[in-house]
Amino acid sequence: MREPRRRLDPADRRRELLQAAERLLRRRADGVRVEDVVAEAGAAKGTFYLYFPTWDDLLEALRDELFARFEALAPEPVELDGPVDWPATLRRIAAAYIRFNLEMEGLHDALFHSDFARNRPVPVHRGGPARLAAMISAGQEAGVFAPVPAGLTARMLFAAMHEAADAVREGADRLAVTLALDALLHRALTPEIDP
Amino acid sequence: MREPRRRLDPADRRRELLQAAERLLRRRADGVRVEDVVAEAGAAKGTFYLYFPTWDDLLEALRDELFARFEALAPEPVELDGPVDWPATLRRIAAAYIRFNLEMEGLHDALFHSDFARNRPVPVHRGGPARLAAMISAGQEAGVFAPVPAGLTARMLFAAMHEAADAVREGADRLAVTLALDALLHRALTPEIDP
Amino acid sequence: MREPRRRLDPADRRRELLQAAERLLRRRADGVRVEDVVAEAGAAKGTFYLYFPTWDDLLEALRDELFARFEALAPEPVELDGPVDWPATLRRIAAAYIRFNLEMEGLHDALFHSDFARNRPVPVHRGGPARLAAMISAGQEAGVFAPVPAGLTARMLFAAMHEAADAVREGADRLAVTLALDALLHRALTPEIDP
Amino acid sequence: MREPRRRLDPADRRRELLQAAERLLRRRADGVRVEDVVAEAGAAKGTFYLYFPTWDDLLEALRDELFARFEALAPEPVELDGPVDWPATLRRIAAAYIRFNLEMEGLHDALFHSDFARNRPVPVHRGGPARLAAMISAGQEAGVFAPVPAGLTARMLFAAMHEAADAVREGADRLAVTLALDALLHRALTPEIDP
DNA sequence: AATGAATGAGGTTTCATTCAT
DNA sequence: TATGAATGAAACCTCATTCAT
Repeated sequence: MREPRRRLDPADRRRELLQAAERLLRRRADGVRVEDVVAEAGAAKGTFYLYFPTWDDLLEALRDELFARFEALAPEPVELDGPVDWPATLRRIAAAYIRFNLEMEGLHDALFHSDFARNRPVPVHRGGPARLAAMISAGQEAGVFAPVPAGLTARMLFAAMHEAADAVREGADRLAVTLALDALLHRALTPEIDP
Repeated sequence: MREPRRRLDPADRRRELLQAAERLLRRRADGVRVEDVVAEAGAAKGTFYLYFPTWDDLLEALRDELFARFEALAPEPVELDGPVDWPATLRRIAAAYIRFNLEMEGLHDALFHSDFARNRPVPVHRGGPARLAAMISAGQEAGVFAPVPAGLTARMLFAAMHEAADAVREGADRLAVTLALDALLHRALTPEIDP
Repeated sequence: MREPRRRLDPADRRRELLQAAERLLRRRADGVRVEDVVAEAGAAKGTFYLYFPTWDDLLEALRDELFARFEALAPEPVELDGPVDWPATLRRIAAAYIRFNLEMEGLHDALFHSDFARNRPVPVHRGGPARLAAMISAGQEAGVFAPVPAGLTARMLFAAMHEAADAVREGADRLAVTLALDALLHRALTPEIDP
Repeated sequence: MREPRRRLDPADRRRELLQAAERLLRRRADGVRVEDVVAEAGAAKGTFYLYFPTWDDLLEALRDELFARFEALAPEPVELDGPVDWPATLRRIAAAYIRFNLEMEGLHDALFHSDFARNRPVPVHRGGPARLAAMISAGQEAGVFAPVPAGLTARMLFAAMHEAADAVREGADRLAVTLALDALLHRALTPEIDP
């Protein structure tokens, strides 16, 4: 009658829990409980804590995985034949970011607009700002971006991108938002202006 | 043993509760409970619910008050003698915003990086983005700002200002942040760039 | 703006409170609060307690009044010309009781099927059982009722009447219930049976 | 300092909670709280809600159990050798009912004269009236009871039994009450009366 | 006699986390 | 490694009653 205890490879079990949590959090950012996750994953409550010390650790693992997925999806450009077109790359990344952000559904709020987000800030080396800063620096070295402070500017522009995605999520026209964001990124970094 | 009952004018009692909550939330954004607030305010638990149906209603009242205070502190410019210098006004507001934001201490996180912030979004007509949009439009009419979309750009720039303040809060050098923000605002709006 | 304090003759004020409570309790037996009553009566909360030491005292006053009304509505028969027809009187009273009971609406549950009913039992001299006992005794003296113990029998028969009314309230056919009750009353008291 | 956690089979834990509640409610029908029950049962508050969604669900479980106990104590008669003596059976059940009722102590009020009793009426198929109706029908088929309406009469007679028990509880002489009840039951059902 | 702000005990319920098995 | 019963700290909210005015 009762399911026998399912012995799994730890890595598999962990993945099942993460996937279960992701499925549920996509549907609703709020009100997903440990109990729901283990039910969805076909595990027992205590098992959860063998893999994640706390609920927030699960969220952190989920966030890490999403960052990894985004990096795979929008990889750093490499100079294969000829130099990189940094402004175009930036536009491409911005569009990819918005798309990715929207595809997250409830996950987005759970991970980025929640008490969790406050209690576990994204480590500086991960996440969008760091990548953006690297791109800005690269573009500056290539002479296509103005000499603004790369770290701080990246951070502010990333916040702007995030906000742009939120605007679309709240119903703003996606094309208009993308254009406005592209304009902002262009203006923020173009060298054709007196400092 | 028992404190005598303090009968106050409702407006006073409400203010005392708000002030008590503000004091506690400044110290720690997290873990302040109704019980703590009434203890701090010298009131009984039931009294709280006479003035605020739920905890989030208290936070909302607090947020409203902060907006009002900021508006008093950084009022809209008026054309007294001669036209307004919109770019300078913008810089002034940005600096005021960062200062104000930092002075909020724990309140900032409790009101703007929390589940509350998600569940009770700032009404569009209140808050920074709306004011910023109005300023951008005014500057555009005066011909000193580029014809970027005012609403979306305001929203993104406000996010950038917010992020700038967070950066200072996390230890970034305040002057550097202010300069980077000013540069961003300038570049985002200056008409000296071809679209 | 504010209603001035309405000074009333104490008896009037008390009556207004009682009537307000009756109105509300008819609508819903449950969940009527002191606050609702004073609002309905146009009085202040504290005023309630000038007239009724506790909520249960209000209910008791209401119950007393209902008893009085029932007694006025179905008065004891008097021997005007010729002897009283006790069995017919009993049937009449039973029908009147059911009618009255149904007309009470929510009051019935509030007064007779509630914690109040348990905490404040009807004083023995008031209420149905006492009157029923008097009628049974009178009928016994007139030789038309069997020599059953009047007090206990009255108590049990009154419970039966009450239950009959509840049955109608719950949807049983009123005529059928009345007939069944009449039969029970008749059989319980008729002398045409060996003891 | 802290008691070690007692892990029980759910059925056992549930039984312990029910027994603890029964013990307390026997002593006093009023003012027993979830907290009292878990203290008496040596469990934590949250444990209560693992087994009973609300306080009333506990009372309902208790009531179910009491019905079951009464049914075990006063089982339906079966025709072993010769026909059942229905009038005698009825007297036996009535006496058993009164005894059982008295043994309940505070439980009786908590379960049958309370807001709970109103909010969770006894399901028609359980409880005394249904059994009584079945007995009356059986006796009618055997020709030993008069052709009164079985369902309604059962309901009224059960109310009378209940009232008889209450009378004893309030101090009436138990023998006198039993005799008066037996007389009522006899008269209500005997065929020796013309309809 | 009247007001209505204040009280605080009470009860409900939820869930992340622990731990005995 | 796995289980799932048990825990208990919160948080929520209600409302009869009190009492300063």
